[in-house]
Order: sequence, then C-alpha cells, then structure tokens
Amino acid sequence: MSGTFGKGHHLHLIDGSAFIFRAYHALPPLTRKSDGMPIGAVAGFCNMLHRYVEGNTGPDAPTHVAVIFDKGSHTFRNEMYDLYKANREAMPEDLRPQIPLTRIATEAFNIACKEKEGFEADDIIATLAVQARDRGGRCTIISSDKDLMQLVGDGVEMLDAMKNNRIDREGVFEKFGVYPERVVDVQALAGDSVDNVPGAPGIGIKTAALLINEYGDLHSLLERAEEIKQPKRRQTLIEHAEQIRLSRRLVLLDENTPLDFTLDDLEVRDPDPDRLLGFLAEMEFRTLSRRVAEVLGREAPVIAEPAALPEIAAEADVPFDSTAYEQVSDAAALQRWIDRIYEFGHVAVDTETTGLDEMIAELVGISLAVEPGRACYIPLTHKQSRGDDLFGSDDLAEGQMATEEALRMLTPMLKDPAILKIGQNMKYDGKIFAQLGITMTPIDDTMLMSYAMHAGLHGHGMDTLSERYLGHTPIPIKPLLGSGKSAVTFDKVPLSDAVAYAAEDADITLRLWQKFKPQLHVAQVTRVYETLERPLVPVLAAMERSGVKVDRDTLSRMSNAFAQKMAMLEEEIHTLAGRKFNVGSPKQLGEILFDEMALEGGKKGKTGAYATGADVLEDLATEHELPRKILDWRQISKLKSTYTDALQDHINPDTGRVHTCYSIAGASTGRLASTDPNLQNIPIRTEEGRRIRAAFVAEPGKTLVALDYSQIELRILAHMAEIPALKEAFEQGQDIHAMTASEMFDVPMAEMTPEIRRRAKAINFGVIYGISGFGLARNLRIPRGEAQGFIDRYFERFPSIRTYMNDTKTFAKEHGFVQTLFGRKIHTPEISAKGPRAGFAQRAAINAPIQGTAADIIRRAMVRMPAAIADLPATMLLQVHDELLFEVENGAEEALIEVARDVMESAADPVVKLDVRLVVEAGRGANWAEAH
DNA sequence: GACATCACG
DNA sequence: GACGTACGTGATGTCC
Repeated sequence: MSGTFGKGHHLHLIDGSAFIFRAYHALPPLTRKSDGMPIGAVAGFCNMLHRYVEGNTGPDAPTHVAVIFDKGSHTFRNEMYDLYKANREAMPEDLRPQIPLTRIATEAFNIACKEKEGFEADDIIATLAVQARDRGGRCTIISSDKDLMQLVGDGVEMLDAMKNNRIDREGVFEKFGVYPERVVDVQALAGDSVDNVPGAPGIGIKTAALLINEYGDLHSLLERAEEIKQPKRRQTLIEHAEQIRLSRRLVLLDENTPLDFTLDDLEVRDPDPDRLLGFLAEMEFRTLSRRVAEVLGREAPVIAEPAALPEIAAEADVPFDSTAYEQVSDAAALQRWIDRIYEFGHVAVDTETTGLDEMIAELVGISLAVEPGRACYIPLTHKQSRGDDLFGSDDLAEGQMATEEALRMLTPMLKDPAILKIGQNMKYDGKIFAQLGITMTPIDDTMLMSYAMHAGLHGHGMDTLSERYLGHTPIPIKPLLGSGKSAVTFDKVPLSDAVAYAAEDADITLRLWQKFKPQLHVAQVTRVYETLERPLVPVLAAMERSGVKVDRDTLSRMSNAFAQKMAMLEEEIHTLAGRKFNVGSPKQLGEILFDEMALEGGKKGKTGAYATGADVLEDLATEHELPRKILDWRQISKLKSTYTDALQDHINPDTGRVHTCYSIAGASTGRLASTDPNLQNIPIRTEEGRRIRAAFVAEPGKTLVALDYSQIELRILAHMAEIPALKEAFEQGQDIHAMTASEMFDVPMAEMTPEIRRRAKAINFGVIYGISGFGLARNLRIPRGEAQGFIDRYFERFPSIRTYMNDTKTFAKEHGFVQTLFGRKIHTPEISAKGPRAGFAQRAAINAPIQGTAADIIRRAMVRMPAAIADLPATMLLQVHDELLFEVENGAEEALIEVARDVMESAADPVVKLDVRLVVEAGRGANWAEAH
C-alpha cells in the first residue's frame, strides 16, 4: 500500500532503546570471535528485529514502521529540572560501543531509524503517533514503557513484544486506575524513581488515581487541595504543589517535536539481502545469518572461524560425524574397543534403555567413546522391525551380541579401579548396571562438573551443555521414539539410527569431559566437585534403589474417604454458589465470587484472571461461607490427587516400595530435588496430611528413624553474619524465635506471648530469604509501614546482618556469583539487572549462601554415612533438605541414632569450623509420622 | 505448554 | 527501561 499516510494505514513505532536494554540484559556478554568486540546486545537486538519482522503477517501487519532512538543525554527536560534522570546508572562499559551498531543494524533490516538531538525517543514517538491518529490511521507502539501509555486511544495502542500483550485504553486503566488522558496527572503525583521525577512524597499510583478520579484532573485537585480530608495528604499536596506541577511537565510527552521527515517516509520496505546478510556476517552472527538467509532464499554467508591457537584447534575441532561411529556386533570388535579403553585409561559410557525409570527400565545397548569423534554403539536387545507387522515383533535384530556375553567382557573394565568411567548423569547408568549386579567405579560425571562450575547460569542437561560448550546440537531423540500414543521404546529404533544417536551421546560426553576437567581447577571448584558432587552419586543411587515402603491399603482407603468428602463439599459449594461449576477451576471460581456474588477484594492478575489463592479465600472466609468450603475442598483434592492416588501408582510391583529419583544438579543452591514421586513434600503441617505421612512405614521387624538438623539455616546465618546475640542464644540452647522477639520488642523471655514470638519467627525467616517490607507485611498481614518498622528495628538490634546482606550483594555484583562456606558457587547473572529482576536476584543472592551451606553440610553427612553405619542393620532411605530418614532393624535404633547423629552434627568438620554447633533431633516409629 | 495453586524445607 | 515484592523446589488440574 502506498500514497499519503491515512485511513487504512498502520504505523508501527519501535522503542529502540527498550529493545537494546532488553537485548543487553537477556544475553550473556558475548563477544565477536575474531576481535573480542562486545556484540551481545547487537546480537539480541538483531534477533528481536528479525523475530519482529517475521511476525508481521496478516491483516494487522504494518504499512509503515520506524525504530526510534534516544539521542544525547541532555534534553529540554533537564532545562526544567536539572535532576531529571539524575540517579540513572551510567551505561555499562561493554554496551556503549554497541549503540551505534544497533542503528546500523536497523538500517540493514531496511527499517527507518529515527532520532533527534535533545529529544527523547518518547517525544518522537508521541509526535508520530499523534500525526498518524490525526490522519485517520492506526498506530502501534512497541514498548512497555509506561510513560507512553498517555498516548493510547483513538487507534493508538501499545504492544509488549516480549509478552505479545496489547494494551488499549482498558489496559491503561488497569495499570494506572485512570484512562490515558489522565495518566500524566497520576504520574505527576506518583513520581517515578527511575527517571527521578519527584512527584508528591508518600503518594503512589493507587492514591494518585484515587485523587484524580475524585477531583477530575490534576489542576482541579491542586486548586481544591484544601478540601482533602486526610490531613497528611492535604498538607503534602499543598506543600509540594509546585513540585507536582513540575513533575507533570516532566512526564508530559512533547507531541510537537520538530521532525525533518514525514510519516510517508516510513513506509515498510523489503531489506536488501546483500546489505543485511553482509552486516550479519560482519558481526559474525552465524545462526541468525543462516535463518535470515533461509527467509530471503539466499545462501548463508560463510563466516570464517578465527584462527585459534593451533594446538587447541587441533584438539577441539574434530567435527561431529554421525556416520563415523561404529556398530559393535561381535566379540572381536568389542575386544578391540576394550583394548583401546585400557590404552587410554578412560572411557565415556552411556546406556540406552527402555525407559526413564531405572528401577523398571531394561538395558538395550551401550555406547562407548575414548576420544573425540571415536565412539561406538553396542546394540543388545533391539527388535527386528518388519514393515508389515503393525504390532512389532519380538525377534531380535541382526548384528547384535548376546547381552550376557557383552556384559561378561565389559564387567572387568567397568569395575577396574584403573579405568575411569565418564558419563553424563552417571547415577542413571550406574543404577542400570547395578540392576545387573555390576558396580561401576571410579566415575566422573560431566553433568556434575557443569553443576559445580555453572550453577545458576544454565541447566546441565546434555543438550544444553553440548550446544553451549561444543557448539553442536545433538541428534534429537523425539523423531526416533515418536511421541504420544505412537511413542516406542529405544529397542524399537532401527539400528542405523540407534548407532548414530547413542554413539554421539558418548562422543559428546567425552568431549565435554575433556573440556570441563581442566576447568574445574581454574574455577576453583575441584573440592566441591570431589567432595560434594561425585561421591554423592553412589550414595543416592543406593537410596533410590532401596526405596521406602508405603502402605497401599491405607492410601486406598483414604482416597475413597476423600472422594466422598469431596462430593459432599462439591454439593454444598454448588448450593452456596447458586449454580454448578467446576470447583477445580480458579477461573470459574473467580467469576462466581467476584462477579456473580460481588464479594469485595477481587484482584486480577496479569493474565486478567481473578486471584483465588488460599490467602485471598482466607480473607473472604470471614464474610461468607463459600470460601471456607472451597479451601476445604482444595485441601482434600490436593491430598487425594497428589498423594493418596498418585503415590499408589508409584509403588514398584517388584519391590512393593516407592523409589524416588533425586536430581543432584536441579536446584541452583546445592539442594537436592526429588521427583517421580516427589518425596520431599509429603504433607505434615495439617492433621489430615500427617495421616498420609503415616502411610510411609517400616517393614515388619524394623523401625523408621528420622534425624533432622534443628534450625540449621539460622545457625548458619548466625555464623556467616557473625551475630553475637544469635550465636549465644544457640549456645545456650534457647528458643531462638523467643529470644529474637525479646530483643526486638523489649519483652522479657518470661512474658513472651505466642503472637509476639510468631512475628519474630516470621522476621527470622524473612532475613534468610532476603527480607523486604512488602513481603513481611504480606506474610504477617500487617501494614507495610509496620513491617518496615520491624525490619529497621531488627537491623538496629542485629546490625551485622545488614553488613552481611550488603557485603553479599556487593560480592555478587563484583563476581557474578556468591559462595557457600564450602566453596560452592551459585551464579547470579541477573544481579546487575535493572528494575524488579534485580530485587529477585539480590534476595536470591542473600539466600543462596545460607541455603547452599546447609545443603553442603547434609551432603557431607550423606557421603560419610554409608561407611559410618556399615556395621549396623540400617539403611538410609530419604533426604528432605535438613532431614535423613533411615530404616533400621528393631533393637538397633539407639546405635543408629548415636552414629548418624554424630556424623550429621560433625559434618562441617574439618573444613569449616562453625561458631555455632549443629544440633540434630531424632525420632523413631513404625511410620514416618511417628518418627517425627 | 502456560498458569494457578499448593505440598514441603 | 521496567514486566513485581520473601528463598528453594515438584505435581496437579484447567484452559488455550
């Protein structure tokens, strides 16, 4: 479409600076390979532009488009107010040189690129949006900057490109409580800490909207300020009237920016392929070049790999070639591989099986690799596939060794202490071999090496690691196995495909190992890997294989009882609601409560649905019967579906026990995670829930013993933050929350009330979690100001906590990670992000050393435990963060408790000398509930 | 597959 | 340039 911009035209205005900052913070600090120039933000920017262009199809596609940038730091707003944007942090050093490149990138995409000295992008956007509107066209502003919301309406909308979220007049109202034309008034009152717009002190968006809606507009409000009832508010508005008027001028966008181009100059143009691909090649964006070339129907430009140091290049650059892998079909070939393994002294091993549950899965084949590019697959039980046989056949495929023979040949090597077996997630392969009576040792695990070096940076699965550290995307398993109903197990995969896939996994593992092994030392995490990760593998494998006995009858009876109770509640709920609906649907429930029944307090979340969480319903329960019934129903529904029903399905038919799987490298802090089923969240806090815990039982003649660390995180906090009062209280065995309460609220210990203690307890936990006034207020259901008062007082009484928090944040900003007392690193890549994400990252950074140190301590205890209890008729079954559960023959309970408690209490020794001693509490019983 | 909810430490 | 507000998890159901 061409001609003069008008009706039927659609203008897109992209907030270029927003794109840049998003790109910068979304990506790690990438550099151009050939010369090390930082190009992360440019890469992200180009990716975003490319995605944007590709997404512009259909009737909504723009006819005109421009990317608008800020230019110069000094604008007419600084003339009005010299502190405007004064508290903004300086642009990061590695971002500055990238800014001009983003202009060139925009032009390379053949998109108009506009800026004007002395004006902010927002003003240019405002001017263009108003022009477009006046000419009867549409305009979409691609930005999430709330300053731009004043422009929305009459064909002007905003679009958050990341969330694909359109904001119209109603959207603005949701955000500001007023429609676009009054947004500046609200902003003038509320101010903006980011841009350093002063506003009216103590007035936020909520109050501002309230006032504006009551008085119509800012002018009237200030004129009639005397009429405001609240004395403090009245005084604020009268005193700061001038400042508020100034703020309004600051946030009001200039819709008359003089421009040296017109809307018609912004018509959408196709990119010039040579120019665009040339630019991308110059930047050395390999992936994006390929994608763009594909779209343009061109050959992808060849981007030369920079000449690396020759000896490294020789080692690292063996290309992946899935056709070069060997299929081992007979004893002679296998023997050649075994000989080769002895020559090298190490081998990467990977097993292929019929499933992910190692307790049930059967071995299908084994792959081996000794050096990059040199790998094989030994298929064992692949089935012959015949085209005419829909049901599959049990005939073994040709070209496979008998499993027994292969294992007989491999076992000495797998057990040989002189041969290092390398794997990716060796717990899995170790358990598969353990099922066959083979104990693999010694081992190395690339997943755990990555975890020790990169926790917090990214996941540690093979695909992630291969892409990140080898630049190679592994063959995906999906197309081989299929999905959904038609999914097959690996033994049905044709041999040629299986060899390529399976051998590649061993090849990748070996290459990762070569890369990671020397880096452990450089990253100074060798001790973490050697003492907290690697030795835990066989310990966890044994625990998982042991499993825990769960009484099916108890669960089954409870399921039935729950089903009846739920049906009853459901009927009552429908009666109270006046109609039938799906009680399990928060969406329908929200509509019933807040639309149909018109209860107060309905708050919509970002997806536009009412929040109906337990805290909301709890508040409503004082006014109406329905919310309480819903809460009851939800509790039972949760217990039934997640526990009494699901747990039964997890009982292994062979062992009659439940075998969880622990992920060692799941949680960034060093904690374990438990899956399939999760046995770390078995109910305990309610009476009903404890009955589920009681279904976890000991075998006849045995007893369950639970040992748990008492207040381990607070003890670690006392040590790390060096809090004398806290240390002393622990030393004297005092009630720690009561002591805190006594210190804070000046209440003698003898006069402590449960309520005061409860508050102190919440604050103690808050500190561990990186406290905020908002969070504490919500937790204690008290006003935010009061909560802030508590926190201030806490810091006053225990000043070293503030020091610890500040030091931790500073350390994280400087190094990009925080550390536990044992040297575990937890990376905090978002610590220098701006806005809310920084808050998250900071709190996580404060929490991670504490939670992580506790995790390290129990890991150390677990590693030492098997040897310590070897002579006792006892088995370690479960770990729940600060608790270990054992099953022990009757009569040996005391002996076990004595030994295990000692191991746990001294687990930090000798590496870390804690100022606070660790205390372990023990319990025992026929079931897990009793053992507490 | 995203989101809301809720179970645990 | 600011998406939200206590840390860390996993499982389930609804809804698109």
